[in-house]
Amino acid sequence: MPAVSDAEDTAVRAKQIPEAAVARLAVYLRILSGLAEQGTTAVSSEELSAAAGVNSAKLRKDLSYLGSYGTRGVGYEVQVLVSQIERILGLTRQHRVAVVGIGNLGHALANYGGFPGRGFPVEALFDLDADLIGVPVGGLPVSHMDDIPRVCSEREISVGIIATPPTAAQSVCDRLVAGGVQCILNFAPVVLQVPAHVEVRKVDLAVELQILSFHVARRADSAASAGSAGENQGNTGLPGTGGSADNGSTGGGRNGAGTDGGLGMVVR
Amino acid sequence: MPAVSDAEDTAVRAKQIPEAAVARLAVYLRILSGLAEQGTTAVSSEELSAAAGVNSAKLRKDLSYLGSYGTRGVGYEVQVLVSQIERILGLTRQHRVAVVGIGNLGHALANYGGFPGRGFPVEALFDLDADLIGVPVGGLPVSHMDDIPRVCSEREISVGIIATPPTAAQSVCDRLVAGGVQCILNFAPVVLQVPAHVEVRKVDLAVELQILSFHVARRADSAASAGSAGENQGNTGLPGTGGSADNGSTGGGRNGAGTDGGLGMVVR
DNA sequence: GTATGTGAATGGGTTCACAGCC
DNA sequence: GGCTGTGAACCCATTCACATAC
Repeated sequence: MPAVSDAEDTAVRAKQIPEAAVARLAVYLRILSGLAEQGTTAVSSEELSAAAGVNSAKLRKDLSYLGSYGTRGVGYEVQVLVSQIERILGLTRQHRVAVVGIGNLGHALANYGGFPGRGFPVEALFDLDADLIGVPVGGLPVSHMDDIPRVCSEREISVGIIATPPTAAQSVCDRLVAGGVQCILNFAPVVLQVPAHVEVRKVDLAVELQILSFHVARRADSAASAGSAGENQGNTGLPGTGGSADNGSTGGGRNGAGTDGGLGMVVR
Repeated sequence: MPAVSDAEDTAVRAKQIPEAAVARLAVYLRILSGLAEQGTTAVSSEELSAAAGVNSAKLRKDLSYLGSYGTRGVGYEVQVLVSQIERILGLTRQHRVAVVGIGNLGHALANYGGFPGRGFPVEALFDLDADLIGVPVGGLPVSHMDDIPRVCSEREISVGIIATPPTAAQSVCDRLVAGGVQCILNFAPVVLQVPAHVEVRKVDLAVELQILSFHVARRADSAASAGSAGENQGNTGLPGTGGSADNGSTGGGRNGAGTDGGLGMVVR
């Protein structure tokens, strides 16, 4: 194999890793961190996969995207995998976070006080509510939404978390983008429009609940119609892909009235 | 087509709907609800798909799993689709919800005060912290975790939301199952072990952030190594499958010290 | 003419099973 | 002997393109 620079190597590999595998690598990373903390220095694919709730073949394939860091007949060194996954996931650099919408959810996120460990420190909070501006939440004073572009660019925020009602989400998003934010985690039930260089992920509680509802209904229905019906075998461990979705909820928060975090739900 | 009972029909169709489509149906439902609210009575696949951020072929295929409820040359009736999606997702019955772990996140969920609209009323709250027991949060008094099985079965809870630190999650899960809960939404970064008849979905903030980090890193790397490099085109609208994952975080909440909702994060 | 519904083709991801290496 | 790494087979999901119905 020809020599390649570290950056090139990372780039080439990273481009080929399937989306689904990336999500799982993050899972493995957490388990590995736990193992490292309790002094374990080596694992087999069997052990790791069991802890992650996937089968061992999938785990090995996932790890192979990083390169060949295992030892055949032996297993993997925990520390090596941790480093390699961190490298691929881009966790070697800091990602400063801003939370917008200091309502129910936003408050929880802000209070969490900068995500523990190295990685994603919360460095800015925003809301519309005049009563909240300047008030420290989780040790950080809340700024006004109008200042999003300036503050984000000043503090070099790269990640924005949107926890506003759906109606405000797009405008907040635009301001985050104007402030130079590169990725957005969106809790509002809206499909955001962003330029190509910005990455968005959506988390939607309502959809999660509705998916659960579907599975229960499916079971109930098949039991009802078939009389006995075949039981589907135990869950695969990994609930797998979390859905993503959309709503059109009423705001009606309580905690931080003004720009409360949606957690949007609506049925009907 | 031969006549089939409604229950049978729902069961048969439901069994064949791909997992990915279910998640999107929930998205469509929210958009349709919004349209209905503002008085729109009809939509085309083109319009709906645009709003949902998917292409129209996919939308039509998704809707076809429900049956044929559109009119060729015309489009769909909003109200019809709403009813059909609600039927398939099992939203015609109530799903009473319990929230366990009244910390940062749990507080937010509880305070949300029963998810608005028909569907998922929050009917029970649990925590370990003696200072919280009996205290009303979002209008509902907090019960002790030891009472989970009794209270859940008394109140006919069918959905449990776990917002505890990772260490407590499995034991909470076991108690929810003992209380007859059928589905669990898990915010703790742990892979839960459950019997075959219980459905679990996981939401993991840490993993979401790490996936975002990966995409940014990938872009930065390819730009660095290639000099120019090809830009990947604009996001597809739907961020798609939310990942799910795992960590090994420290508890260290602040709000409801005892059994705070993890929002687990750990890097190293 | 227009927009739905759907078989057929394509592509991505998972599983299998075994070759390769300790 | 044991465990990793990976091509090949398989399966699910998306996309295409057109027949079908209004």
